[in-house]
Amino acid sequence: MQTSEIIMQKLTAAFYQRENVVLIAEQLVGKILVTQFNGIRTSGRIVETEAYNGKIDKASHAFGGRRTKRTEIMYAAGGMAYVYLCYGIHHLFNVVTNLNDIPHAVLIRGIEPMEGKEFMMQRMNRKVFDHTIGRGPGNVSKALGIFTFHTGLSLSDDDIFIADDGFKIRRGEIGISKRIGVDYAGDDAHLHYRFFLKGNRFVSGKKSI
DNA sequence: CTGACGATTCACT
DNA sequence: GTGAATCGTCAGC
Repeated sequence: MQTSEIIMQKLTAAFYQRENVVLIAEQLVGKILVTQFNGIRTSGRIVETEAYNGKIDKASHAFGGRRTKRTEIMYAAGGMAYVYLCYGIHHLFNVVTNLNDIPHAVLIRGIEPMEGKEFMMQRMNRKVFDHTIGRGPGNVSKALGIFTFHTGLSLSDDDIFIADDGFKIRRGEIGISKRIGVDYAGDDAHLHYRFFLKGNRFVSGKKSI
């Protein structure tokens, strides 16, 4: 049998360079995140995202306009990859959004694997495929082979990009909640900046109905 | 130079 | 539910 070709339209810079990062985070749910490294292609449907609203968001690395070597890429024009190391172990993948000097970003927290599941299993050192492959931001990067040295790549190129395959989400099928793991952010910890596909197995958290 | 700490995950009780 | 793993980043001295 032959694998049927998936028709995908790569998202354009204009998609990422819009003003409303929360809207972009919501619209990224259902899109496909693709990596192609050394001829190995892996992809998955985005099922969970979080918006980080730049300078005014206490949960953002760029809160208060902070610029460091690590966060500098957040100030680039939308459509770049921001990958950073968390807890010394996990490489978390974000998409930079908005225009130059406005450090918005969307964290990809969950994907439902599509192409190259066997490579994802290799990368995660698993013998059987299960719902933990792609669930949680650390596992997204691990499954797709994304590391901190990929930070700064443009999603207009072919190494990492996000595409639309025409997948439609029905009304009411997207869940909204506060973000995970940002309790340090005071009031901003309560903002409903997290979006997920209701009932999907690859959404992190306890019960993500 | 030093120390504190994470946009997490996993194993274990 | 609790705690360990593990290291680059960043603020402060």
